[in-house]
Amino acid sequence: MHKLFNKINVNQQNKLLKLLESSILSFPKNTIMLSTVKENIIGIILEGSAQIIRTDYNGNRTIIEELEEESIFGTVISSLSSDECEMITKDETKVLIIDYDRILESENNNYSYYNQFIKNLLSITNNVIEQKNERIEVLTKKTIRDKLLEYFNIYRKKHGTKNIYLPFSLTDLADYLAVDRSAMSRELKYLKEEGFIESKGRKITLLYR
Amino acid sequence: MHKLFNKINVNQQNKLLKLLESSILSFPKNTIMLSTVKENIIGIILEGSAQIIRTDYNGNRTIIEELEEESIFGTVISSLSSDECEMITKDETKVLIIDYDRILESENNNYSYYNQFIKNLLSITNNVIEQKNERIEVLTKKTIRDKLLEYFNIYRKKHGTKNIYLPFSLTDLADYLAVDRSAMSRELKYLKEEGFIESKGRKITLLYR
DNA sequence: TTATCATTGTTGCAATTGCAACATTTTAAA
DNA sequence: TTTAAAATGTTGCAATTGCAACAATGATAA
Repeated sequence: MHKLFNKINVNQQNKLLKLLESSILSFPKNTIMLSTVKENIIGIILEGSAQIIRTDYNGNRTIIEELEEESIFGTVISSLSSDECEMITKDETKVLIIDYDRILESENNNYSYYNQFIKNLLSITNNVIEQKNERIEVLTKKTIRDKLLEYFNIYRKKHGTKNIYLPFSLTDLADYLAVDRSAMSRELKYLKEEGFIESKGRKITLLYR
Repeated sequence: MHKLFNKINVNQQNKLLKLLESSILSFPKNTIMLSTVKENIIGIILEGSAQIIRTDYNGNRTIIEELEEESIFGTVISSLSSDECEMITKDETKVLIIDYDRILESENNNYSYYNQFIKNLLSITNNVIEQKNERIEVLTKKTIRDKLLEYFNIYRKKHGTKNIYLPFSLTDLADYLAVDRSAMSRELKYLKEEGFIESKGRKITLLYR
């Protein structure tokens, strides 16, 4: 059961979803959902995974969000760029869509499951902020090397291991760090040569500290 | 009245603050509050302003958060970096401090003002995410020029004017963009020479589109 | 299996940036 | 008001990075 429905039983869940006029949609792999990103909604990945990708006028691709199972996304949570954004499913993906405007309507205040839902949403939202902070943390480092090392350190702190298995491709990592892929590749090579890491493809082992 | 107490009357507010064991503290200008950033709290700037600043092992200063009146901050919302973080008041500042662990305790579910408070907090939290997204938007641009232009565009979209008055110093802007100050200064000069902007100090006028 | 496409790895070179050092201007404090 | 401190502006130079072009490897579908 999804964190969003923590302490809300199935019966209440159904009432809640009706109350919020929400719907569950399924998409096949590699579906592009442009409209979904633009409407004023909150979405939750119930099953599968997806990415939100921005392409600016220079054609630079940037991954705005990496959405796994349980991830939350939507207008309020994603970026409101002037550039083109699109959401692409990476697997067959089941998504819960909730109209954001309905969520804060105060007519619902009397339903205990509604109040619990808001609390759950707050909790999840705080996790989103933590993720954003991590990315900002990484992006504010000035050199590619420092960006990589900060990314590694955060990973290690979270997973408690020096053996990193990237959750996405190196190409995507370069996008996440907002650096040129080949320049990043070169920096990884230097880090290897200087004995800081071992790496092959998505597998990276930290040899320091 | 602060957005956080939207639809909560003064009488209820007092009950609420007691319920959450929260306190209102006042700090003089230029006070450094190290502990505040580290404890598991949510703070709201009721009056005044402050900055959360990170200094990494190279001595690079980065502004993590620019806190104005009504801004929210705290462990969950700010970054959990390995580097040193400190919060510095820019004016005489009044801060509401709430123990975060208390906020989601479910014993309080029966109080309507408590539920309203959670809703208000959710709403504010979403604004925080929007700000984070804006910064990420800017930081993912690859050149200083593109970072500046993206920053200007966001400002224009928000304020609806081509006349920009920076909310902080140019030095701080460089930190916000995570670029070298003098390099940014040079880029601003080029933008002026090429007729894209006029600028003097914190005043910048967009001449394009 | 084979063909096709995506990802990864490599490198020279030009463009951008950070750094350092300093002059000038603005702001804040005594 | 005077003085000190902070912010802004400028520039040469070296380091870092992006870009382009290509080879090698790995994954996916016919």
